Amino acid sequence: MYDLRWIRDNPEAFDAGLAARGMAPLAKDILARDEKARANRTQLQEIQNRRNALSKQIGAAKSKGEDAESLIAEVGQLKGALQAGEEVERELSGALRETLSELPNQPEPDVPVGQDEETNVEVRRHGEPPVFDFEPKQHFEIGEALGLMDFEAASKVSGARFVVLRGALARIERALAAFMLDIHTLEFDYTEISPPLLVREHTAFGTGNLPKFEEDLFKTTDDFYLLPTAEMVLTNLVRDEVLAEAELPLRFTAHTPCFRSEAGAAGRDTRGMLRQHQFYKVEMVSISHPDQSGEELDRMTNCAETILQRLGIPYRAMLLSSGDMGFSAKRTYDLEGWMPGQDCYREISSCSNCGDFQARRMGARFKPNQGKGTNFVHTLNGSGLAVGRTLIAVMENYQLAGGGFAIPEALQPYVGGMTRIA
RNA sequence: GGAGGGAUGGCAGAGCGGUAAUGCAACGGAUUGCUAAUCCGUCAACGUGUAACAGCGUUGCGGGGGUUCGAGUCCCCCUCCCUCCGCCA
Repeated sequence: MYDLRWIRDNPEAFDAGLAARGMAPLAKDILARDEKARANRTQLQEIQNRRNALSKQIGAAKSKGEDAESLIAEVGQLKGALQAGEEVERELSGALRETLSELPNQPEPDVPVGQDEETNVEVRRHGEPPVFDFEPKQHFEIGEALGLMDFEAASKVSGARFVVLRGALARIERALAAFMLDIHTLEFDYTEISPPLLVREHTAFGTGNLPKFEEDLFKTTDDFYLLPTAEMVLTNLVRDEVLAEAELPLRFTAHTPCFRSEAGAAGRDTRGMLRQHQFYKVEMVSISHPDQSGEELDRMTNCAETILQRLGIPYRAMLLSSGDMGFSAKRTYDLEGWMPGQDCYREISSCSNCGDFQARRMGARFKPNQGKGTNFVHTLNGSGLAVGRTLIAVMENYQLAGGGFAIPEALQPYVGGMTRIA
């Protein structure tokens, strides 16, 4: 959500940001409407001022037992103008707020400008893709052959884009989550949260998932939304709060299922468990001082990279271009894990700095040590990591000639010392 | 599901038709050998104004309507929270 005054002061920057998002300029239109709303507000306030003054006189006159009929008649004449002014105020500022709530965040100045993932920039690469003396398989081939990954069973109960994991594979999925949580909480100062999985509309609005992306969400019959990501609930932990500056940064992590209707993604990645209606994810959220959010994003990205490194999954870090970034982000790094079965890198984490964009929508502020008033915090979120996709990456990168796969050393303590699945 | 109670500034908490008490915290200043204490002010948003302050004004008592010259206060609708009962992992 934008600050109207910022747009007033920086109309060119505002339009440039929209252009980077592939949108037409809007500053002129918005500012014209803003000016109209303000003119009306000023006029309304003058009328209110007069009404208040007259009402005070009426009160004074009546308490002295004097006749106030002429004053009452005078103030009565203001009523029509007053109501009209209030009506216009509601209309104009409501419409303006609606327009602003559907505009994506401004990319940071050095974010590459482009329409889609083609213009993303690789900033790092870690690990060498493994070399196999056989044709590497995709995860679902491995999983199905082992009898531990069952798409048919899932479709019987829930239809397409679900999976049933059995036995050791189910355990490894659980172990991966525990492994990730331990690192974030024990080494990186994140506080583990076990949050609600159903949230209300205002929560989804706060992170920017509503009003524009309702079709991506599952909604219950009594108007709850299922979490599409724990970001939604972790970030909203500071909704309507005024934090002390000394409390910052706050860091939260949670392991939750994520539910996505992915209405627009029909036909993409239909095989396997890469893109499903439900998956587990360990999420990180930081609530940061505005001056520190850039650093915090690097730190968070490093937390996610650490997981990949410990698991020995080769990956590359991409700085997303303006057109590929999410609605609320001003800067995003995607981590793409190497998938030998697909012979390419696939997104396994996404870490974003949203600046004050979400904080404005949620009313999340802090009180600076010096000076008065409050400022909006910055919010960041990142996957650390998507558990389902991490499982896929482990299976494919550690696959063995006989059809099974090895278990990364770092993970073995979490699966009772198992070293391989055959 | 049933019955009650509630929502007021960063927090606590009055106010029951006539300018939003008071306390705590915070910030600025005064005072002070230092700390503490004390005193004064500030302490929400918006509009207007300013180079920036100041100043002036409006709104703000969960949200939206209404009554009234005037609404935190009266009426109607909605949302959320709490307590008790019932059911339940």
